[in-house]
Amino acid sequence: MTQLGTRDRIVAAADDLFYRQGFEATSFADIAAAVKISRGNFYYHFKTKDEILDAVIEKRFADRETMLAGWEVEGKTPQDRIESFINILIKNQSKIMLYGCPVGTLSSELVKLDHSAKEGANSILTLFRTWLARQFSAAGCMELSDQYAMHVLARSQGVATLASAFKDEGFVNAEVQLVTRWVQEKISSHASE
Amino acid sequence: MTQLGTRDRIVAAADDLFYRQGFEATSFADIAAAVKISRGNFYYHFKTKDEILDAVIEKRFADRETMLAGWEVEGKTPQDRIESFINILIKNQSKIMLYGCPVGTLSSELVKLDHSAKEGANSILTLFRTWLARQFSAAGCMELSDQYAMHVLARSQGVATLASAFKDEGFVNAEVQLVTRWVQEKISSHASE
DNA sequence: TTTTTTTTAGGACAATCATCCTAAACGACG
DNA sequence: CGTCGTTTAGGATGATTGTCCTAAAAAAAA
Repeated sequence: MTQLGTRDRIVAAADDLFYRQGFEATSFADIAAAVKISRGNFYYHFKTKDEILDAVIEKRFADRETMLAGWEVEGKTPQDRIESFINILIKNQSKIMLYGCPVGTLSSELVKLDHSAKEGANSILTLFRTWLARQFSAAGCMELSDQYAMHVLARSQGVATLASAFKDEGFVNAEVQLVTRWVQEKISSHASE
Repeated sequence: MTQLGTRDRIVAAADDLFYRQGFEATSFADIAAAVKISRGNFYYHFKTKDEILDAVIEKRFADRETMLAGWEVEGKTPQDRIESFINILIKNQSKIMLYGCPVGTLSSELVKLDHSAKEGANSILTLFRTWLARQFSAAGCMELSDQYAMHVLARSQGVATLASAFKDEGFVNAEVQLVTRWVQEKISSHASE
């Protein structure tokens, strides 16, 4: 049971708050209060708000990387792995219905703020994109792999957006099933060629 | 050539700034500067920032209503009308690649801020949803109409989100074509029953 | 122990925010 | 012309923001 360092606790709290409230709407004081440390201590670890954002993005990137790597181990077929990805929408359903997709909403926000960290946020989407494309590629989808990856990513983002707006559980379940079936069709059609 | 009133000019400027920068990131001063009036004059027309937001949402709602009504006139078949909807992604492509979908991003932001106006923002999405469902219904899709409407809406939102992140024109065009084809298939399959 | 480095606390700072106020300018109408 | 309601300008306010500083506490090294 290793005690988490102060820096890590700050990043974890910021990660959570940026997700639930957004980056712009979260203040130094908010994070400090969540971690229960003084603003001064805060400044010792992070000189600017942008530095925290960078750290949060790094953490999110690393978290997703290990998540994807895990599926690469447990998922036997590329199709299984892609389905694991789609099923995030089910696994995190309650949170997504409250705050949307952490990756997509942060990316949207930073694009609007024209923030220098927007490329970093987008890199997580790119991580998903290339990972999905690799799975489709392994499933024999050839030069269409990247297009399929973008398609799955887009539909996931769309479902997350409407889930947070309408908070309709049935809708999320139905769409997940549709995307899953779409993937099955594409992969099997490529296999039969 | 009627001179637009000050109030309308404020709402128009706020509409634009909320879209490009987001609601939270846009200040009274920003809007006042865009309209070239003093903050005092501003306060004469709107007592709080929330009042401007309400006005902007009302305007956006009305704008979309007339847009949909226009398609109802010029579009001969329900399918034509639904395609008009999907083609917003093409028509506003350059703006969407810069700032995403005005309706979806505002909704996402207000949900995170847990802002009292979030229901108003969502009502624009509901406007789209019911309009699309009505078209599917007219095309004979019966009890599946609402589900289809949500599907088209979700995919449009997803495309807009990824468009602003990746700024890939080809991706938008390809996805628009896919959604259009999906609509065609669904409608024709229902017509043949 | 003493010394040195790392970590923490909390106040001070200027800037910016939404909001509010007063008074001047304007326009319609007598 | 003068009067009155509408519209405008711009300063004042108090709260909050991100940032910075200094000094005390804690930990590590000597």
